[in-house]
Amino acid sequence: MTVEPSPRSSPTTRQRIVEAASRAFADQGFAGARVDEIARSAGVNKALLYYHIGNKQDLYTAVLTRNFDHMDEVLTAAMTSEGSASDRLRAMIAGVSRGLKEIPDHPKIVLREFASGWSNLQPEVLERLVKIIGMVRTLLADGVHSREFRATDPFMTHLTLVGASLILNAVRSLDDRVAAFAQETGLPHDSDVGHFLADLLLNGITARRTGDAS
Amino acid sequence: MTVEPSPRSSPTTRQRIVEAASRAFADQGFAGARVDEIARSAGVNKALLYYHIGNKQDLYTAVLTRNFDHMDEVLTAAMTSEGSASDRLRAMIAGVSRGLKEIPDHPKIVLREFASGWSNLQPEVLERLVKIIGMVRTLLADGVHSREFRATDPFMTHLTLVGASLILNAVRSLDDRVAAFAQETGLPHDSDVGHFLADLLLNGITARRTGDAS
DNA sequence: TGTATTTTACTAACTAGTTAGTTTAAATAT
DNA sequence: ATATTTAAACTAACTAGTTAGTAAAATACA
Repeated sequence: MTVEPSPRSSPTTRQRIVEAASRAFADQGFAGARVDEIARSAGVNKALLYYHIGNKQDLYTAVLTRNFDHMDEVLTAAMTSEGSASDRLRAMIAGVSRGLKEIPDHPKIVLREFASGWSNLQPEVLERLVKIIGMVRTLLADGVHSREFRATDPFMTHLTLVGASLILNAVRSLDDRVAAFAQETGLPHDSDVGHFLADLLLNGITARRTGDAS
Repeated sequence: MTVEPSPRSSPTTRQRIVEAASRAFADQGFAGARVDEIARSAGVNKALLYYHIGNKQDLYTAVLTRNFDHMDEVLTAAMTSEGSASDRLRAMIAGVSRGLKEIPDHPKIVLREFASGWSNLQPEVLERLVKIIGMVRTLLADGVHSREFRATDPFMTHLTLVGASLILNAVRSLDDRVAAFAQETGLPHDSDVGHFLADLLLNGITARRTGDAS
């Protein structure tokens, strides 16, 4: 009767729910997202959502962990690639851009998290955040050590990169709307966001002048 | 809904309401903010809030226009100051940092707006946005014309500056919390955010190498 | 083997609480 | 007198979470 055989608690159902939730949380925020609507757009009964996941907060955590895991994969790949620190930073920025393009909900959700001060940070999410922050810090330190980068504040540098990436990639999904009030401007599309940012940031971070950015 | 809001009335009351609303919208978002709570924390009766302003959406628009007006003042001052394009850009970044420090709600609200795609953009707000975008674009064009800046995409450059400023200044109000999981890092404080960003961005944008950041 | 029982996946309907916005009736300034 | 302000009750719609039950698959067990 059922087309798909469900081995251990059909994974597709849970996945569909989390995916629908991701979209809803990105577009409406935690408070604005409606559980009924998430269930509806996932094509499942609301009670089933509670059966599989728990409450709204758990659903939100599930979305965040899924999305951060995806970013982690991309970043780890860039981090462990061959090349100089500059090369790897370039790969990382390109990876972020590609990763955010694959989960267009992620930048929006993270922007909202920055707005609300990460006030409901579950351990699962915190763990992933710490790992990512550590990777970026290590990469920056590598670059400073090899004299490729200036010794900028690593956390602020990271935040600058994050902020720019998030905004540029969040805006990317607004193409038409933004075009209305920024007419002739070529909008950030596909990979040129990564290109642009890597170029700007690397230029800003590269050791060349004695100007200090404490 | 039938009678237009009274023209002058007592300014302090309206101000107190808008201020309380700004804090609420920043911390909870539009959907999460509670009108009862806004009225309570403004020290006025809820009916008075509706008497003075209108509905929740009108209240939100009032907050945005007030905050953007403040940023506009700061930016205009920097824009019309004496000096090279680099000097003025530096003044602008410092101004943004100072302005956002004076209205700590603003970066949070704007971050949320980027997340929701500015989907409820009232004309009053749009008008102010367009003016600010125009100013930054003009300044960047000036710098390119005087050979101080490379010819980067003005909109993406603006978004990078905005994104970095918003995140860095939004995080500033989280000092304690962030310090917990980013221990030894000196957190962005006061004016060093402006300093840091100006240095990084100016280094990134300054004409020096033939690398193109289209 | 075939039958009983537990587990998993799922549903329609409901509940208890919340929230934006209104109304009424009165008090206080100006 | 007119504009401003309060208090409190009210409602209509909405919303997170629950309940009680069904159908089928997995497992036990005879």
